[in-house]
Amino acid sequence: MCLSESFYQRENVVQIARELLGKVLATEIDNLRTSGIIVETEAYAGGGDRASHAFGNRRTGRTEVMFGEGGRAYVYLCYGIHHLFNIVTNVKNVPHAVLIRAIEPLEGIDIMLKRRRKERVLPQLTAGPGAMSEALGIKTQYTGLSLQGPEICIEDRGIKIAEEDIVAASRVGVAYAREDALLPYRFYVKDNPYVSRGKGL
DNA sequence: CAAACGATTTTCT
DNA sequence: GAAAATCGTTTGG
Repeated sequence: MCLSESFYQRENVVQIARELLGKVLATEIDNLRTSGIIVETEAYAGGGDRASHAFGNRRTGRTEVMFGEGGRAYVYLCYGIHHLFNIVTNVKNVPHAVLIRAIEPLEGIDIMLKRRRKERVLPQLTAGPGAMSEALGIKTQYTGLSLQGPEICIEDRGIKIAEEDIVAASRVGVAYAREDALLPYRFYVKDNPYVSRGKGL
């Protein structure tokens, strides 16, 4: 069962990012099922956040989906190569989002290896937002899609991350965001090998 | 219409 | 550790 829209449409995007650790992100794309446990997230707090594409509540064709209701996907192309997957949160006209940066592979590992053109299961299979999206088959064409499935769905399978194993740090790759680059909006599971290597580690 | 720029990953030295 | 790969989005002329 996918997490309900009420989970996403809450006010505190940083809290949501934290709660997403331990949830299972599952996709069913090209009739292939793959999934993994979310181990790393980042919150992007909308109009007041210099690191967000929606800073200053600037609406463009690309960011429009973030101004819609929470519970949908925001997928965009980064560096011309990587498809980065975000979850839109909060209500209409509040452009909050959570970037999913890494998962620990669960189901469909053979499919993920094939999509990533890898032979063996190493952390780099799904560590990092671009790598994770490629493994799950998420592409920019899925932007705006509902997270109620079947293509993309986030489930609570009862996996609990202990409070002391949750680390808060500064976000990766947002040095241009000036003072907002230092905010502790990145969350990851301590000592998990699938957490990406970022500057803030 | 032209140009710069990334919420990154991989490869090579 | 440094640098290339690569292209849609955004901004400026």
